[in-house]
Amino acid sequence: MAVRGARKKVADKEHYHHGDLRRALLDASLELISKEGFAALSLREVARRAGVTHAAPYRHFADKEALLAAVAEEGFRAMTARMRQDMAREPTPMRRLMACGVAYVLFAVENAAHFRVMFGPHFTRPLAPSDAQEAGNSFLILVDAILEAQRAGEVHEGEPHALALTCWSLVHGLASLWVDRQLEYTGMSMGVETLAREQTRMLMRGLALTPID
Amino acid sequence: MAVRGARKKVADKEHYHHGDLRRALLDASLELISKEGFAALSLREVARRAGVTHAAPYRHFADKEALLAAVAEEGFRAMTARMRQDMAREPTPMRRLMACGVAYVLFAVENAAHFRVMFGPHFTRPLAPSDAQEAGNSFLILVDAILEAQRAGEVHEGEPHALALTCWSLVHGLASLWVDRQLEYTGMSMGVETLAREQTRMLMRGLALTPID
DNA sequence: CCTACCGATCGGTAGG
DNA sequence: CCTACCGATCGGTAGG
Repeated sequence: MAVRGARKKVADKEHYHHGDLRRALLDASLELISKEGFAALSLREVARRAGVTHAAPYRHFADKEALLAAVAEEGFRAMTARMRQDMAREPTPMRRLMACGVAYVLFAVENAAHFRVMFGPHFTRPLAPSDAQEAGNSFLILVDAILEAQRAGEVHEGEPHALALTCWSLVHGLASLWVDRQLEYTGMSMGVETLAREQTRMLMRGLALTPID
Repeated sequence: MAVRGARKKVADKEHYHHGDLRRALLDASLELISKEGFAALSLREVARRAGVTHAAPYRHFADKEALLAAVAEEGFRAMTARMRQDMAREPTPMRRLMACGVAYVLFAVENAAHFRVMFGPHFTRPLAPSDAQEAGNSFLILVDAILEAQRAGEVHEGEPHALALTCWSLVHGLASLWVDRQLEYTGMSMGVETLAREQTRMLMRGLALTPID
């Protein structure tokens, strides 16, 4: 009366502690970074929080760097998706460009641990190739938005990469200041989404009353 | 034939390893952060690099957090001085505002270790009072520059703190991206000073061809 | 995925 | 500022 392999994979896994330890380790890492800070992150503590012994993570990640690389890759993918999704709702190139920036900031604020791993000074080595690719994709979304706005005559001429980098600096700065709690000393009481919209709009419009040149 | 206290303080210090261990510990910390990254920073390693045993630093700093607070305070002071100095050379409010932003970026790039300690997510507690004050002073320089430019009719009306925060986001973002080596994946070959000048100018001028509203 | 074990480093203190 | 010492944690591996 063999069941012919039904639920075989599940049965095979029954002597494992988790159905998906890899996922549990990633989640534990994110929670640890959020709650205790980066300095508290060790493979052993991650294992502890995932409910396994400290040797178990090595089945999934060669070392701490590999675990962090996986977190970063996941972060870049999610951020890219978030930007694309928010942009898709907007009717004009300029509005899509601004939505892209706001989405960047909101992603960072809502996923601070991911954001820190993605951009923190935590890797001595360059990004893993897959991370670098995902990071590059994110930047290309921005460059494309700039190009589209230029073609529509909504953004002035200029090297698209330079314009994109300026947008990136602005939203990355706001996101970083917020995530690192630096804005608490300035007496700003606005929500971060309002700040992001306002600042993005200011970059588009400029601060000067009259042309500078 | 008593020498009446001449060089007494020097003599008293002769059984100390350093003339100024506090300074040596700060320098060792900065070098360690620059070369090995934040994760490598421990009081013991700092002591080692300063050429003393690992118990010596406790004569000057209660713990690691206190050492980092001292580094941060020094950083804020130096950054404030740098901004003031570079602004003093400029003849108009708008040019002073831009010089302030460029100085921020150049300080960060030239003092990456200080910058990381000042703004990194490394403190679980809020900044020490003296650090918070120094940080506040830096921000006030920016707010004052905005106010001055508004009074001169060079920058449009608007809440000065909000405008200042926008400027801060931009330069903080560029500085962070550069310090954390994120720009290496975008194929930008310009020097950071050129980028800072270009981006600051773009914020002043705006990217939009026509008013957005 | 676990137990058991390794060498190394760390923060911190006593006591001089 | 040093020596000597404490308990704790860490990365990593053997071996099942």
